[in-house]
Amino acid sequence: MEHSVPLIARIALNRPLRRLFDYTVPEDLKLVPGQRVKIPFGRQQATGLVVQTGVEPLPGINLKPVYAAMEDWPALPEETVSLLSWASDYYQHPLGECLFTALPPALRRGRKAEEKSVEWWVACDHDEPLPANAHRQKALLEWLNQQRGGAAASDIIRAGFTRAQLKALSDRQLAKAVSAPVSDSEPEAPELLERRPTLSTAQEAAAEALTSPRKGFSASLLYGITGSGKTEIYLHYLKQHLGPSDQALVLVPEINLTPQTVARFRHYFGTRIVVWHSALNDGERLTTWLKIREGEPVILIGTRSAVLLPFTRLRAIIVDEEHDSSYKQGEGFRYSGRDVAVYRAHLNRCPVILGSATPSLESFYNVEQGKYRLVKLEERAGNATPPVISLLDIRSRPLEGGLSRPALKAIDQALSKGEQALVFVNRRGFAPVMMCFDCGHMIECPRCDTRLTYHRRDRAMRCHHCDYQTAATEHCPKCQSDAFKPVGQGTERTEDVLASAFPTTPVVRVDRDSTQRKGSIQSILNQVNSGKPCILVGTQMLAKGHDFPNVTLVVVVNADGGLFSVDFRAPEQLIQTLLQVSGRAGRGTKQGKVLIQTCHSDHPLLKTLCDGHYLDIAGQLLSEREEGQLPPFRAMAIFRAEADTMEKSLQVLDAIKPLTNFPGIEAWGPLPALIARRADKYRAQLILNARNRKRLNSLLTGICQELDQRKPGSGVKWMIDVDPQETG
DNA sequence: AGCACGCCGACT
DNA sequence: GTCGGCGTGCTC
Repeated sequence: MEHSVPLIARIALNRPLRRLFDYTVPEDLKLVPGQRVKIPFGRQQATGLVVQTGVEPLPGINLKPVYAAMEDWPALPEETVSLLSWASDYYQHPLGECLFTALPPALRRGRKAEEKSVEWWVACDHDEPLPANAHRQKALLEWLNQQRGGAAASDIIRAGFTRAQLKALSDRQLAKAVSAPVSDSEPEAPELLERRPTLSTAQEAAAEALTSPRKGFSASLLYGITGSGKTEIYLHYLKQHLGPSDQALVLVPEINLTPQTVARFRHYFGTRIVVWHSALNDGERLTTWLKIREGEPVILIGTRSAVLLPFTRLRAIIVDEEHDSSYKQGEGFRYSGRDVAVYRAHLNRCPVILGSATPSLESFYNVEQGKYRLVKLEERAGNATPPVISLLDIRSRPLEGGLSRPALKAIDQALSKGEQALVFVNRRGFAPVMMCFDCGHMIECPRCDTRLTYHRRDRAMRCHHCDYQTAATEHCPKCQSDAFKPVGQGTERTEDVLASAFPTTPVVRVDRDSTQRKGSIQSILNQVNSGKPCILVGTQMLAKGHDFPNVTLVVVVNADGGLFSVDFRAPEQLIQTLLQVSGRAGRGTKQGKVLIQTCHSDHPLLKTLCDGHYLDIAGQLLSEREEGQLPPFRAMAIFRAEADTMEKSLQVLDAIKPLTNFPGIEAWGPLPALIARRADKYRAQLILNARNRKRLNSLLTGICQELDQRKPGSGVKWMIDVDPQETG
């Protein structure tokens, strides 16, 4: 008889530990990497993911056995495990936590990998009349009839109906609950499969350029000015290149994933389109995750975390608005959805298309390095021409609520022509500061080094950096003076000023506050798309992706915030935002006009924006980055620390600094963060700037090992941010 | 991250 | 005399 050697598996847990744990595998269990297992861990039971099998035993450690496998198949396919192992190393984040972010919450918590049987309701053919007063039942029945194949009980409740109404319909035999949803994977109607977007000559040329080569890895940067119709190109590309059993991934920023966008894709691909975003509940996440895992040939449109889904037949990746900073996760596992997408395309030997009207300097640099191919689309679709951008110097000009006379006049002109205007303000609330003009007192956040923003609607003072809020007062809380006034501009204030300046025109505010309250951005957009004269006031939210055909004028209330920032990315981001918001003007047949109010109309960056071409500006910004020895010419990582005192935070980083003393690596700091105290934590950072990315990566790996061994100061939390988006 | 162990302050 | 505060250390 053969001498039995114990089988050992190396397992990752969903814990912030930079190490794995070994377990013996019972003889009747067959484990493969990516498989979920139940294991004993300390005194508790935990869910783990197998990373490696056939591991050599460690001397002197008594291994515990795996209890059981949770499925007889790997929850994470090999390719996804490779992707996350790479990401764990690149972003210096514990492998266990990386792997578990690729599982839906239900599977992370150790539930079974099967769909909960959903309570599904369908309307019946039964023709029983409803009592005249049963309005809600009638509405529910109509709603249910509109849904193809019925609806889940959870969705019915979410749509504003109640259990009582469902019960009433069921008693009248007008509706019934069925055990399973009617399958929505019925074959697509043939006319849908035939459907293709019609492309202009310019779009045709761009699509053609993206087409070669058909097989293998390729990365393309699609530079298409706002309004040039990048979406049609994506649709055309997928129509041409996707086989019937292939999967594709389309990444979009959160706010771009509107029902309109999805509808455009559904028009061509029907039920093959599936979405993934933050508003899905755990059940929906599990359902979609399982679909992808089972290799259903879907086209998934999703936000950042969709890039971690367990695709098995991924054949194309598209990253829309690739410059958007929301692709970078700002906490925990700080990955960039865009960069992981490029690596994933590489792993899968499939093409990736990065699209933007204002591509990131990183991507342009990759074009220069010959890593990406540049495809240009510099013509607006239809008859639209690019908007004319001009600067409006507001030094020594009287302002009404931040708006100058010429700006108000321009709005008036647009309205009188029956057109719409958009006013861009980069702060929500009424005013960013409340100040006493007698004693100089300003209201500050008790937990952060920030001023509280005045929200007049809710008579509240709010901190935009933590969840603190307090009631607004009419007098100075320090000296009781009534010379206590709002200073600076917020969307609420601009909305008020415009409403009184144009009393007969509707003024619509779009920011995080207004879209939360009114339920969704959708009803607001519908109002605007009716085309009647109106004024839109809003933040960043307005700048992205939306198509307002009757907006001909864009006014930027103040562009100066980004001009003199300490953050080296600020100029790039300012230009991108200004161009994105400018792109909202003149999307129909009428010429668009953009007025940018500034106190620095002679600033070279703003001047080039007016007569420049984004490619020229980007080239200029890139050479500034090169001179400053900054990314993308250098690799950057930041050590961040937070503690209950600044001394502790700085002390930990001071201890790390000597470990970074290597040729080709510079360490800047440690310095307190721009907002040194946030939610009562004192934050500091040490910036590392390296000539060679590989060198930096192995240095970081070494430092982490070191820090794990000799425990740094207690009560201090430290983390690494690779390719940071914010350096303040 | 959990969770237990451990050593010092205000309570029935 | 105990209950419990959270500092420290460990988890195959």
